[in-house]
Amino acid sequence: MVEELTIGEVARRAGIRASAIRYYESIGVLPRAGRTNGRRRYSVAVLSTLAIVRLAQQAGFSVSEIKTLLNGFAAGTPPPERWQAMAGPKLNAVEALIAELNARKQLLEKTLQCSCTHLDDCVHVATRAESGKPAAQQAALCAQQGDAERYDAHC
Amino acid sequence: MVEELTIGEVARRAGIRASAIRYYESIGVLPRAGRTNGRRRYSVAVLSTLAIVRLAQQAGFSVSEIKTLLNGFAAGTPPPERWQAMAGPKLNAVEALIAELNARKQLLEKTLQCSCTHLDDCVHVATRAESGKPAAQQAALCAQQGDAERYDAHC
DNA sequence: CTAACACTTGAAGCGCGCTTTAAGTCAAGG
DNA sequence: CCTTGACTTAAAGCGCGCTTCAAGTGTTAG
Repeated sequence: MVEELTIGEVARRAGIRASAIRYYESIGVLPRAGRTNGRRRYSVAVLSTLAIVRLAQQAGFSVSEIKTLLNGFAAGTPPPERWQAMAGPKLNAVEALIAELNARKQLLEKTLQCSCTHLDDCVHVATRAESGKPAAQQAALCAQQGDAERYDAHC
Repeated sequence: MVEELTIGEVARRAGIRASAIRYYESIGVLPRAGRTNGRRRYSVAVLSTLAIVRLAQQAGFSVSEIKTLLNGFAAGTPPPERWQAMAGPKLNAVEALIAELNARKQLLEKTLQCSCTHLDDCVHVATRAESGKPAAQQAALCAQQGDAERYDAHC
């Protein structure tokens, strides 16, 4: 007799809530579980699937993408083929996000060097380091319309 | 007579929707605008404020944080003090996010090297490169319970 | 005067990834 | 038998940053 698990046991073993498991079933990430007297019954195999789900989440996939990864390919499609299809574009997206976060970081560092006297002067930094312009015109946090003295002193 | 703008003109000049301006007013990011016959009237100064809003958004601040930045300090608190208070913690958060994205990226790269025959075997990579363990046990995408031959060959 | 259009308000909607709630069923222990 | 607790379902709620809707008022051109 194969060992069967209740949803609560699966949840405890997988470290997630039972409600999440029901949610995964409802949206098709997990196949509909068999029931005994209305209660879901799982084999231990579901734990591997849930581990894949977690792995994919850590890799940045949405639940809908995870659904595709698990169930969106012709049955028997080998994992390498699935990962190639899914991870390539995701990798580009992650790299773009990292670039954006680095820009964000630089912007924050610039604000920490601000010495404007009015908030409205802090606008000049908003020109997001668009390359091609002379450095002197984009290094500053203070606006150009501020008086020259303040501009020269701080920016 | 000072030049006054309708909400539509402000929206066009600032490159945002009028609905966003109303939203900012409703949550206190912008002060309540004066009205003429019920219609909002703005001075050009609001454009600077909206530029600050956009700058802060690019820096990763939420609208509620932007509200604090603009209106949450004692009137007259100079910008440098405001930025110090707001940007420091945000910088830490951004750095943490970047670290997380780098982990995500590494995970994606690992999946691209997968040569498992069953998805359930791809779990081993989920051990998020926890340092301290022998490299051979965490380099693989394939699970340990897979047969030894496959493990040796691909992982 | 009338049509067309910008504006006003409050409230609801969206996408995401679940969680929570409500109302009920089933199982095990005493 | 009764209580306790884990389970079932469908539906609503949450947080974010607006957008969209509905129903009405104001403004302007012809």
